[in-house]
Amino acid sequence: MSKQPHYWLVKSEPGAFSWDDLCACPGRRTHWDGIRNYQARNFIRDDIKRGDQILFYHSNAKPAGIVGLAEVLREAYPDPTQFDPEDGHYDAKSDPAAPRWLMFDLGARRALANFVSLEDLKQAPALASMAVVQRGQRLSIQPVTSTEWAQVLDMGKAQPKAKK
DNA sequence: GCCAACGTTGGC
DNA sequence: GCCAACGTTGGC
Repeated sequence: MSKQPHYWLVKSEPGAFSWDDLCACPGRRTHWDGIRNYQARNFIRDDIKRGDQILFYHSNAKPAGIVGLAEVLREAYPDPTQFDPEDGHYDAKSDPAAPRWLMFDLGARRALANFVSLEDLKQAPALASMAVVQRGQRLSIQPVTSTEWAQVLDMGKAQPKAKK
């Protein structure tokens, strides 16, 4: 039971919600709603804690990659979009007395000085087992190890080749 | 726009 | 409870 923050990677399609969109939100924070995958839901419910650190990843982007760092500001609570028939994430089978889907709040910390593309991630031997570089990995919230976190931050520094 | 890989659904 | 069909994700 360490007090160390956990590390995560969240994917967002910039056409739907980009890093810039997050930074434009009041307080540079938002509700991370619309998650409709049980594995991701379980991470939200069980593991994502206030203060955890997040890599903000643009998927379906040219190029795809990590643009910035965010932080968990509020832990799991029910996602209201599941009860809204007008919403694209509506789930008729979810019981308001026992909501099936959860969300959390995150806030932008800072952009990476150097965008770290998916290609960069794949090139880094230290990241060979990172979830996001695995073929066919579609999970939109992924755990990141502290080693991977440190490596990505290093790659995201202003002079990526200056590593000694 | 293509399509491989994956998660979910539903018939049986 | 199996598994084929389907819809979605997301890199390319």
